[in-house]
Amino acid sequence: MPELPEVETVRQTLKQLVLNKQISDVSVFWDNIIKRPQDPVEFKGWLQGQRLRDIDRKGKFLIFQFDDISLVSHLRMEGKFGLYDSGLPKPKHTHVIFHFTDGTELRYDDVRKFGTMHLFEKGQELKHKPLVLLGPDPFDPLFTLEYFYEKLQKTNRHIKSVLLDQSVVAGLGNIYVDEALYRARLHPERIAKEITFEEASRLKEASAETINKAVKQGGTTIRSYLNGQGEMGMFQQELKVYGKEDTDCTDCGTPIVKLKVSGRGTHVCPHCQPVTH
DNA sequence: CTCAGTACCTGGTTGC
DNA sequence: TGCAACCAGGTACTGA
Repeated sequence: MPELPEVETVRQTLKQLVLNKQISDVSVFWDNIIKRPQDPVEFKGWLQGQRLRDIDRKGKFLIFQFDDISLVSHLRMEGKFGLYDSGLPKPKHTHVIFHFTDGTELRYDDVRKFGTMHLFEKGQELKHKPLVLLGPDPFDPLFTLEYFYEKLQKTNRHIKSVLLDQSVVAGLGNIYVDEALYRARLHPERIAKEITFEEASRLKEASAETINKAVKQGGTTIRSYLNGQGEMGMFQQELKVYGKEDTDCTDCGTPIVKLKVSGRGTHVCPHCQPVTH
């Protein structure tokens, strides 16, 4: 499911639904999702009795702020949170349930079981993996052109691979990287250190604008992803290249092409995004 | 150190 | 229709 705009939509929705609820118990059905503390029994012990005070986000991570504990959660490819009445039968792909004292429960569902959860003492989460490894969000004032250009100058990787690197800029995934590169008129296989200052500037602005617009639209819905309230994002209407292979570029009419870059399906307009500049 | 490839999982789609 | 191969919005780890 999730890149930054989808995670932000989940954050806002979930905040309306579960703020101030108190955990009575936690059930864990797939231990590998729990990364810290590693023992699920200990994990449960840390959370019992805690009341949810806020939900933050950094990059693609949700940060649930409880009284004394922070829960850092990554949804990876297919993780979803949803609020339900307790006592219903456990669906096949529910792997963690947070039971609240008011008779509701927050379920974590994840078909592929790739998601992760880390607990920290409150205020410690930014000092440890995984959050400490993250670069700034695309619209963060710390994401400056000077910072970005220097990162690009230092690597031989394809530009797409650098944009996907969460330690450079946090929150872009396969959809928004393809969309940002299209909007900046850059081919995903351009070598990062050969990107000019002017091109880096275009790409930085395109990344922030694409993400900002997607956040406003509630993210992108692909297949059947629904957010915590069952609402769908609308940004898919704005997609120019992602999933548009064999359709005509809206700017020049050339058919969009799908290729593989950095091991990921990648969508480009061969006319608007030439390999050489 | 950098970076491409692989592992982690399940299920839907494609193509023979 | 049957079934194997491939693909999926992500990232951690391995070893060249």
